[in-house]
Amino acid sequence: MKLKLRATEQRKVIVEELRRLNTHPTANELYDIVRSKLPRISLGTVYRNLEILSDGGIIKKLEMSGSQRRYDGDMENHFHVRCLRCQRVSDACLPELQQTLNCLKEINGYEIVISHLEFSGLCPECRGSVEDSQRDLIQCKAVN
Amino acid sequence: MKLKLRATEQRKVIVEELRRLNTHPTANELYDIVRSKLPRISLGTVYRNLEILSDGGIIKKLEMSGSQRRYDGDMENHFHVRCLRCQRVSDACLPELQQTLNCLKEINGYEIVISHLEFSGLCPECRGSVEDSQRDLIQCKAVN
DNA sequence: ACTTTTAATAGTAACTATTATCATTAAATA
DNA sequence: TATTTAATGATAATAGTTACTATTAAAAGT
Repeated sequence: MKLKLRATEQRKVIVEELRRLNTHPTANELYDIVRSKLPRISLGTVYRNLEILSDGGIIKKLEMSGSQRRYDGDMENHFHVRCLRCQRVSDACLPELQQTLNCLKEINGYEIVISHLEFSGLCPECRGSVEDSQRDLIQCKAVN
Repeated sequence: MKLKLRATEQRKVIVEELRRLNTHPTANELYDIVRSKLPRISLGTVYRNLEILSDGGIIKKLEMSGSQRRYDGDMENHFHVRCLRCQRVSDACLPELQQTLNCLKEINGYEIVISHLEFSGLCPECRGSVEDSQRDLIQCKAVN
């Protein structure tokens, strides 16, 4: 009894737009984008579908610690870097690390199912524009 | 002009209890525990102090992705493992990995400030008691 | 094609974790 | 002791997310 997902217009547009973007949008951001194609879609529908689609392995849910949930249409294995200033999320490709983590199957008696590695820092744009004083604050904030 | 924190009774008990525990409690869990010593303390005070104390580098804030915030009185460098079934959080000591991550100072033009590695899986207790069918669901849930 | 069954939708209310506000209290300093 | 400042308890507000419900649309059965 495999679950049957209907290919509704809403669902199709959500996946389509998510795949087209490389910005790892939040549910709300995606809602705004999808609304330009389907003006009557509701936020609840976006949330519901993002949940169903990620449960079904069609898209990826990114739960970055201490920040809003984001979604990714790219199912290839990769890490993410978040900018502590502008909150943008980019891809980070580090195959050796990925390999190391994949091999870690047990820690302290725990059976490891997922290892989630995330990086935060300053993106190229913010790096340039951040004052030294601000830099201290950002790093301070980050360490907590 | 260094900030001056008063050693109030509330603050002292919060740190004391957090240091005593190795369970990485949520604000609410800690609130319940602290209330047995200070029955009139308010949840807001607990939240406020946890924030101030982690800003001040006295305790650690754990923002595990997709789950409630937790706090740790142990300031030594270490990772954490979360049980996907009972949500318990334990320490994971992996010095080589820690070392590797500390060396990663730049990715894709980002200046890396923090690398946050977290593991999720099944704790020793849950490992034993989880049925195979449930195991599939847990892993499925986890992969998203 | 028509009926029945089931899934999905829009709209909205509810919920949970966390922050902010504010009048009052307590601690530190003068 | 008086004054200043920080912290508190109580509560309201917020943000992100989930749940509910009546309605609509798709699929399956006849």
